[in-house]
Amino acid sequence: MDLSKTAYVILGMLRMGKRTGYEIKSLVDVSTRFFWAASYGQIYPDLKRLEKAGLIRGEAAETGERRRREYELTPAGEEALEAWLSAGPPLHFELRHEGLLRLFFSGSLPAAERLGLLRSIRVEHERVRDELVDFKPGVEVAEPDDSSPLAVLKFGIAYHEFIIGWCSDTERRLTEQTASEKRS
Amino acid sequence: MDLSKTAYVILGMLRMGKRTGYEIKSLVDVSTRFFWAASYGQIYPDLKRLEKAGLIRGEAAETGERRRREYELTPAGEEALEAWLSAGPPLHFELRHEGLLRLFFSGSLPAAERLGLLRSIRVEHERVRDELVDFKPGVEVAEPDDSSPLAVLKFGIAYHEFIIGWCSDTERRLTEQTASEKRS
DNA sequence: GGGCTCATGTAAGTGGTTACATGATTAT
DNA sequence: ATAATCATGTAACCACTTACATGAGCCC
Repeated sequence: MDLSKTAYVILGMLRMGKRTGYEIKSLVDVSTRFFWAASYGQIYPDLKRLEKAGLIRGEAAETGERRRREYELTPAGEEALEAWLSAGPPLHFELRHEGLLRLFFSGSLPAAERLGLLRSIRVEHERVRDELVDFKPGVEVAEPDDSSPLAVLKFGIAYHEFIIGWCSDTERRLTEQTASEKRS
Repeated sequence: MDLSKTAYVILGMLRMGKRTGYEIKSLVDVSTRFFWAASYGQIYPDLKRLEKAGLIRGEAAETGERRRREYELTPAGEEALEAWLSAGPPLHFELRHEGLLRLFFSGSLPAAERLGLLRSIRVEHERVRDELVDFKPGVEVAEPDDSSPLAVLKFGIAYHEFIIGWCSDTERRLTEQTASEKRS
């Protein structure tokens, strides 16, 4: 009964209260997504597996509005979540960054194109940062003081800002370098 | 004939000269690995696919030492590589960070445990940073001035240093907070 | 002789995405 | 009326990892 990390995301979200698969996905999209994404195709089957394993319990929501199935943690599920949180290393870490990959191999590219690449990497991280900044008010309301979710959100913003800064610096250096080469 | 990103890693590595699958893997492990990893189980089948697609050409190495198959780029392969490098967005970006995930859900954990988690995240990033620092001399010799691979390596070091710094700050703040709570 | 590195590969499995199908309810 | 949102699900596919099998040549 070893679970995927995404299953723990589900358990974690359910600890905040009863949720449907749809709600879990919506929550993930405004919180863990930038360091742990999840799709419906992952969440719905995982919910069934977790239920079969006895870690969550689902029931058709009584309200006769729409067909929906709400899940909640069982004691076993709470335990499993706690055990995972307290477990030691290893901690799965993986980065896949096509921009850096291209940059790595960009030696053959003319400076203008490398500059364009750097710029589009920056723009993409700016987009994500802006998204995270938009989430901030919501998290600040939901979680009063400097809670873990807020701390992680702040990290996310700083993280993307760091990359943006590096891009800017590198763009500037490249521009200057190209200019001085042109002069000579 | 759309290729996986890892296939482009192979093409990129082959532009530097003839290489065996084994050599490509070794190169990846000391260069792109921290932002784009690749395993034998990915590389060998990809080499066959790329050859079938006419983007690379392989031949049994003449030297009668060991059984080995060296690959080189074909003109079509060079073109494909160049086209990928020059293509615009989107740029695949994905981060999977179990440490942040746990931290996000760590509200139920006692401060001491959250501190331990933070610490193990930091230690892990320190490990990776140290690895990258070890690669630096090799890259500096292979690539004279501030080349793309060196720039990306420097980014990698700064990247992990950034995360390490954030962990340290957060650990410190958490420690102080806990101490002041104990006093009151 | 034994262990290390070089070297090639594959089978099974994992963890995930994408795209689609379906349909009810709500807001405009 | 119609578009958006809520809601559940699955099939096909994808990229990738892990673990294993195999063997040659090299260094002590």
